[in-house]
Amino acid sequence: MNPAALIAAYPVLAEIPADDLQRVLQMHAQAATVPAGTVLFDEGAPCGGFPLVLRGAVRVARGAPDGRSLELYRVTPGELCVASTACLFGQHMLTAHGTAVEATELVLLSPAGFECWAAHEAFRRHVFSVFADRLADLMALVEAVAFQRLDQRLAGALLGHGATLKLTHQALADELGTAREMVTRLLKRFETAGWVALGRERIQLINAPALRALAAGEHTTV
Amino acid sequence: MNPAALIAAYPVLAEIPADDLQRVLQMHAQAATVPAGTVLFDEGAPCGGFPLVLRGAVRVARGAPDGRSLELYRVTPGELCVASTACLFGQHMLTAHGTAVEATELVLLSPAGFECWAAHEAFRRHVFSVFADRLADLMALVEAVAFQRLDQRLAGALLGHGATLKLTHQALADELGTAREMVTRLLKRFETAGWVALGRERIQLINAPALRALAAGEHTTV
DNA sequence: CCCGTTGTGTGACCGCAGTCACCGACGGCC
DNA sequence: GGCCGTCGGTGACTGCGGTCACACAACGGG
Repeated sequence: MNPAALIAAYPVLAEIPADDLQRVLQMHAQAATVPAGTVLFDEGAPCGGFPLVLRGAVRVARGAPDGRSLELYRVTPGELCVASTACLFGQHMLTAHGTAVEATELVLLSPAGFECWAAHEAFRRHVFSVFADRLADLMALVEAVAFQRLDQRLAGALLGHGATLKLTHQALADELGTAREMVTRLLKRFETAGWVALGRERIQLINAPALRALAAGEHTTV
Repeated sequence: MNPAALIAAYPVLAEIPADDLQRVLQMHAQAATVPAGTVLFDEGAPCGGFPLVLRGAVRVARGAPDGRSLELYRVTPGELCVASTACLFGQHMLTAHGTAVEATELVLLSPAGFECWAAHEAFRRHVFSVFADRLADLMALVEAVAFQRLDQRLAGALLGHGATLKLTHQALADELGTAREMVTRLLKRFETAGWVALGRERIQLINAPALRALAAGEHTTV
């Protein structure tokens, strides 16, 4: 395993002495590259180690019994998956499932390896900061699910993925934790309002500011 | 500040060398005792340090614009408040507010003091484990808000606080993020089902197993 | 080219939760 | 005892989101 590639994704590791870095990589780490759609971990499963994502993205979601599911957050390069980490530190079982949304390259760190790196202040800081970000994300998600209307949340989900997104209505529904028909209906409303253009597996944003305003809580009746 | 009291609440601190413990307490810590109802921090406020709770409990909630609010979690003795910690590590602002639910004794640790203790493996482990627990709590909360019915969540909220709870319907509503009338109605249903007995600011659990079953997801139409 | 598969569009209907507008009941205080 | 504030109880109504049952369009492989 090449330390340079790792440091490229985790600049903070540059501050760890080279021999520590090397030793952990050789003895306590395991690299893997998986194609899109791979299930990396599942609810109730034991948890092998601390996953560091080098490339790609992992979608962490939680499923309801009836088949609906809701996306909790995504793990992007430079982060580690806090759900797995949480399950190694706490005594709980894993309560979410993780899937690679694209071809993903990751390193699985053993507990001993993690502990060794955590002894260095820089890495520790970084881990705390990732935890902090996830925590803030989850709080925002709780608030959104509890207090926002679905059209607001949908508008929010459309933004920040470029001007044209290529995904199915069902994928959006799973992200929001709702049913496909809802997404279809609301998107149609957005389209008749002239905010988006719809096609098969394609949503083109036309009036992003309007969507942003709706997501922010303007009570504009579409 | 007496180390013994601290160690009583945080057994893990016993593993930190006495001189480190002492030095941080003298130079980087500040003790406080506050009465019930004190607002310890608020949304958007800066954040002074890492609060360790020795006695009492802090309720961390998030408020919606229209006055409704929703409890995120509680900080009990032996824990530290992850919301504040998150805000010190991440670059976000605080997105929740914390209130003491009872007389509470706490120690505010400066960033430098925290860093010093975090250099010790035992304390570090403990902090990670608290983070992990909160994270799991929040995931469970997201799922509950997204997929469970209100009566199920109410049943869950009633359990685990002893056989008789003394609080107003409004307090329960704030905990669940709903309106008072909902709580009143559902409690009434529970009462006619013979599961609870109601009085002014008093809810007595009669058939806890039934409540547990409902909270767990049995679709028993009350 | 046909046909199955997958994705989208839509109408009817239902139920939960939220809101509004009250009223009554209890308890503390002067 | 009378007053007032807090707390609890209730009915009517609304709207959002969810569900079911379709029809239909686009795509792709045999």
